[in-house]
Amino acid sequence: MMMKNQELAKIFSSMAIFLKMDSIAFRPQAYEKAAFALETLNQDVEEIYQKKGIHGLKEIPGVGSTIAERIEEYLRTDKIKYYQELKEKMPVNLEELLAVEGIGPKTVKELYRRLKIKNLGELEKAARGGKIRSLANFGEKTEKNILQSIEFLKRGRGRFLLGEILPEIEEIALKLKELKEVERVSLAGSLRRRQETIGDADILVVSQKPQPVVNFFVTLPGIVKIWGQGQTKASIRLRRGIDIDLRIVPKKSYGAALQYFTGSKEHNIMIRKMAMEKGLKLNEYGLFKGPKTMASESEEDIYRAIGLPLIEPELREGQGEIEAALRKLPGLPKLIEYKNIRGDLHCHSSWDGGRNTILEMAQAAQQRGYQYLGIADHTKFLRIERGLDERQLLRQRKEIEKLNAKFHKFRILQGCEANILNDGSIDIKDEALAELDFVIAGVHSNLKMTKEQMTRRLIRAMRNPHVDIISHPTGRLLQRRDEYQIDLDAVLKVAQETKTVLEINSFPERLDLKDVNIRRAKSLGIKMVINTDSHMKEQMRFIELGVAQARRGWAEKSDIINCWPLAKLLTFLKVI
DNA sequence: GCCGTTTTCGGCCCGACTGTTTTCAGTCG
Repeated sequence: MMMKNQELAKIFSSMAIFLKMDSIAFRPQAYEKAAFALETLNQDVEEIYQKKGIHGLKEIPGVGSTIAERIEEYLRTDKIKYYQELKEKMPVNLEELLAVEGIGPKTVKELYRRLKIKNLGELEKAARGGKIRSLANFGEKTEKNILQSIEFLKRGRGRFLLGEILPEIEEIALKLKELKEVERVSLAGSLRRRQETIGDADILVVSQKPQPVVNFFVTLPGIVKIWGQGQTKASIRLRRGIDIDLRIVPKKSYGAALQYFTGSKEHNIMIRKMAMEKGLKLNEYGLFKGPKTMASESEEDIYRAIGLPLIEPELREGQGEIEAALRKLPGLPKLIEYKNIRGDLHCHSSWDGGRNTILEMAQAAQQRGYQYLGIADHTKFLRIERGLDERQLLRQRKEIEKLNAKFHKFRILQGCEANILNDGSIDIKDEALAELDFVIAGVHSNLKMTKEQMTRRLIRAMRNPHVDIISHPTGRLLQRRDEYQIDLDAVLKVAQETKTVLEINSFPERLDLKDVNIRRAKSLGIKMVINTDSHMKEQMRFIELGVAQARRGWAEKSDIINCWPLAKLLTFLKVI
C-alpha cells in the first residue's frame, strides 16, 4: 500500500545521510523532513501527483520545488539522478553500516575512503584484521566496540513488542523507585508514548544523589553490556536484547526532562520552535527566557508557558497534535482513559479450547472491576480451535443463563467469533446468530485473496444484519504477517453506513486496528470496541495495550462502545 | 532545501558522553 511513499521516504533519508557525510548544513534536515512527511502521509503520493501535479506535491509539508521535482522524476522514471550520483560516489550499504552502534555518516565515509568498506561483512573483516585502529582518529577501543556491536546485531536485534517489554521495564522502574536516593521514576521515550514496537527503553529518575542510582542501575541482574555510564546517565543492554537508557535529573527540571525524553523527535522539534518564536529557549533542564527559568518542574507548566495545553504522550507524534491544541474546535481529543473500560466483549472459554471456563473468565472480569464479559468463542468452521456449531451455541446459552442468575451487578453476554467465509457469508445460520447477544465476525482463513476479493468479502459480512463487530479488521501480525489486502476506505465507508463496530484487538502482536486506522475510523464516526481476544484469564491484562492504541488513535470514550454504560451498550446491540 | 501574522533572505533544536585527542568531532537521543 502506497509503495511509492515508502520508497521515496527511504531514498530521501539516504540522501540526507550522504549530505551529512560532506558536512553540508541544513540540507540534510530538509531531506529528513520530507522523508518523514512522506512516510506518514496517508495519501498516495502517486495519486496526488496524478490529480494535482507538481503543485499538489508542493503542498506536502517539507516539500518545496526542488524535492517536488525529485519526486516527479522518481514517479516518471523510477530514478532520481542526484541520488544515483550520490550513491555512485559512495556505493555503500548505508542501512547495514549505520545499524552498527557508534557508526554515523562521517565514520561510514572515512571507512570507505580509507579502507573501501562497503558493508557489514567488510567492516567485520577489517575490524578483525586490526585495520581500523590504524586509521587517524580511530583507536583500539573503537575497533573493539565495532566488533561487539556487530556481534549484537548478528544476534538479532530489532524492535520488541510493546506488550512484551512494558511489564519488564515497569518492574525495573519499580526496583529503582525503592532506592532511598530516588524520589520519582517515570518511563519516557516510545515506551511512554506506547508505540506498538519499542527500539529501546528510556527511564527517567529524579534524584539529588545520582551516582548511587547509576551504580545500582548498571549492576541490575541480566545485564550483558554497559554501553556507557556518566554522572547523570547510563545505558545498558539486557540479556533478551533490549537496551535501556537511564537519565537522572534534579526535581526542579523533572518536567522539562520528561517532556524532552518522551519525544517524539518530530513533536519536540515543533515545540522547541514554538518556544523560540516566543523568545524562549527549551532544553531538558527547563524553559528559559534569558537567564530566567519560566517553567521546568512539570510538563504542564512547560506546555502552558509555550501557550499550549498539556498534550498526552500518546499524541506526541508530530501528526497534527500541536495544530489541534492551538485550535478552539475541534481541539485536542479528550482521550479515552484506562479506567473507562467497563467490559471485554471478546473472550474465549473452555468451550472452544480456551484455558478457562466461562465462570473463571467471568470471575477474572469481575476482579478487574468490569460490569460485564462477552464470551465470543470460535465457531464451527475453525475445527482446529474446536469451533462451536449452532447446537453447541444453544447449550452454551443455557450455561450462561444459569451463571447470570447468580450474579449481582454483573452479566455475561453471549456472542461468538464467527468466521467470514471466502464469499463473505458467515459459517453460522442467521437463526442461530439472532439468538446471541452479539456477533463478532472475523477472517481466519484464505488470507491471501486479492484486494478486490477480500474487500468484497468483508463488506458482505458487514452487511449481514446480525454481525455487530468485525474482529482484528486488517489481520496483521506485528513482525510476522502483513495486513491482508483490503481497500480500507471502502470497508470504512460500509462500516459507517451499516453501523458495524470495528475491533481494536489488544493482543500484543495484533493491535488491530492500529493507531492511524483508528483515527480514520473515528473521523468517520465509526464506533469501535477494545477487546483482548483472551484465550486465558491472564491475557485480560492486554486491555491496556488496546487502550494505548486507541489513545494513539485519538479515540475518546464515546467512540468506544465498551466504555458506554451497559444499558446503552445493550440498546446499541439490540439486546432486550 | 524549506519556509515566512516579524522575513522572498536568513534563519534552521540541543546537550551528554565517548574516544581520540590535548581542545574537539562524532554519535546519540
